Amino acid sequence: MDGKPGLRERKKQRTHAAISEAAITLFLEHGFNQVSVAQVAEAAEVSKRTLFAYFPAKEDLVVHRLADHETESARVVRARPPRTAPLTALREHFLKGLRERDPVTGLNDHPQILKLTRMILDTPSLVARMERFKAGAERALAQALRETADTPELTARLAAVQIVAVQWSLAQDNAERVAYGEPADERYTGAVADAEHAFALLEHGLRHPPPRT
Amino acid sequence: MDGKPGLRERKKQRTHAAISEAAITLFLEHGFNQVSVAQVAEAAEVSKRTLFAYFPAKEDLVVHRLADHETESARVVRARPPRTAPLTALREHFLKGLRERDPVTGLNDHPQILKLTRMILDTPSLVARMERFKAGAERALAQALRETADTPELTARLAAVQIVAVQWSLAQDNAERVAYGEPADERYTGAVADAEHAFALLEHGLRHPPPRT
DNA sequence: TCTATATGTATACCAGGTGCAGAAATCTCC
DNA sequence: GGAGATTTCTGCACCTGGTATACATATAGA
Repeated sequence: MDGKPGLRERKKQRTHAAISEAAITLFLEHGFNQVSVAQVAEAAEVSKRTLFAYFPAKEDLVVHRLADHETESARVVRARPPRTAPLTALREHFLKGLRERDPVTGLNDHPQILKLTRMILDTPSLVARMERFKAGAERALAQALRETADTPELTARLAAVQIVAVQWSLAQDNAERVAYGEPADERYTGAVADAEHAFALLEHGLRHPPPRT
Repeated sequence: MDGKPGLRERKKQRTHAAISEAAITLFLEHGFNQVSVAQVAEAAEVSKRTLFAYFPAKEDLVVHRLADHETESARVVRARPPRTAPLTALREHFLKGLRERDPVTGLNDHPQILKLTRMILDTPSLVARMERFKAGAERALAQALRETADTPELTARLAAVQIVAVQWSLAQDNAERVAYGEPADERYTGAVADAEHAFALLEHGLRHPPPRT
């Protein structure tokens, strides 16, 4: 694709990766609040000022890896097969995530992922930072609904916040259970049932809830 | 009720109020980020250390006044008339809020409220702090649904996050429009229509959306 | 190789927030 | 009303996240 990224560009990527890795390693070892950005900078052999040139805030050292997921739902809606309802595409995608143990569904118990999840859930400032992703996901999804499903402005926004909130809730529930010790494979069946229930609720409304799980 | 709150208690309340008022006044005048907590402490004739004994963080100087609303939806569900669906009670309550221009619906354009709203919306750290209220509201509402409507655990949590997200979205939309210059009285009709639409969406699901606004 | 420019560094600085030791106020009981 | 226990307030030093400034270094492009 790209013939040569250029030395400068390559160095930037390496520095970025080096800082990120040093940060994650230290955070997982000693805890997010127990490690200062100065220590991370030192471990990455970079000045504090440079660190902040790559990551706008300490929290971003952790959550930048999840930045892609911000527009994931929107992309799924845009890329759905013709004549498929957005919600159907989103459900299928979420179920696929569960099957594949995508960390974004909370259903991944690889030790590294698990420790990271726990750390995020236990650190208020990281949780807060994640909430901002939620807001971004809502906006992106609303726009996708407007543009590809011809959904009116208000409906699109309301649908988006509901969908994102529900997906988030499902993932958080899974993550908490798995972080608490339940193996992902054991949780899988329940997670699927819960997801089906949740999407049914979204489709048919709260007045006629589907049969209990 | 309470014979005597005691001098100590009264003084504490006065100090609390003094700090809060000094803070709001200064923030409204110069902006949240332009005023340091040291300045607030000085204006309230209190040491910085004492200020932090009353308010755990700078943001709380602003948002503590909205703390009551955290459990508002839960209270509405608990206090609903017999044989009334939770969602019905919540819709009526929200519509009442609109009629009464309750600031929590975003439909209040008194200059003071307006300025405060604008300040919160324009200050990321304050928005983030508000999100934490949302999480608290979700938990409280889920519990109320479980206890008074016999809703199963998962359904309650999912319903709660949907409801809170939708109410929040409605309020934010109103607040933004009003902050942008639209008079509350002018916005009222539209706000009611939007709210009806939103609650209908919650009741009947996204698959069969009600007619457009 | 030389130069413009992008990137990194060192240092000092600001603001939010906490720990600590002691002063001051309040409460309690006589 | 006063003495001692207890709570609250204060001043100070300190830590950390984040930024500004001014200077050094490395890369790109000719």
